[in-house]
Amino acid sequence: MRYWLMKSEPGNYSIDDLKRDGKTDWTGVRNYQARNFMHKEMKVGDLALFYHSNAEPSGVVGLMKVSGEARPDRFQFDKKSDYYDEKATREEPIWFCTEVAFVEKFAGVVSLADLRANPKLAKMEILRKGSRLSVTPSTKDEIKEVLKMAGAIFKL
DNA sequence: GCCAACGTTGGC
DNA sequence: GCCAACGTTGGC
Repeated sequence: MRYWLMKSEPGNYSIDDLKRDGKTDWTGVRNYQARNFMHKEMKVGDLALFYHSNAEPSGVVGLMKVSGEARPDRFQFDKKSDYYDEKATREEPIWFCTEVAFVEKFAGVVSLADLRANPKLAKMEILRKGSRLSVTPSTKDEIKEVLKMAGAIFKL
């Protein structure tokens, strides 16, 4: 079992959207490293923090669970989509998404400043200077700590 | 394979 | 809106 942090701009897709939908395909990842995490390393049952980027404030807002293995991201074939990729074919897709399911929305945002202020999270990938990856691996201890900070109901 | 130019992310 | 810190592209 592995642990992750996944970013989304709430204007694009928020924790409330996931709560409403119950589950969703995590589409739109167009970075090879992030893709490889989803395609090769993420497994059904893994846990992931939901992070709002470009938000007020930016930070961790909830928890989700990987509910479906990586499959081709349908938007790479959709000419009308911002995520269209002319080099991708049905036979040889380039971009993949996993399916994630809603677990919990936290009572409040654990902001980036909160994360930075916690020495136990000093090694978290998201806190690295210049870190921009939208899907990053985390650790059980880090997730546990964030859940604690959030006053989460879910117990690890 | 190098690297300059350009594009993107995302905090502030 | 600014800009640091990347990632990608393409000429050579």
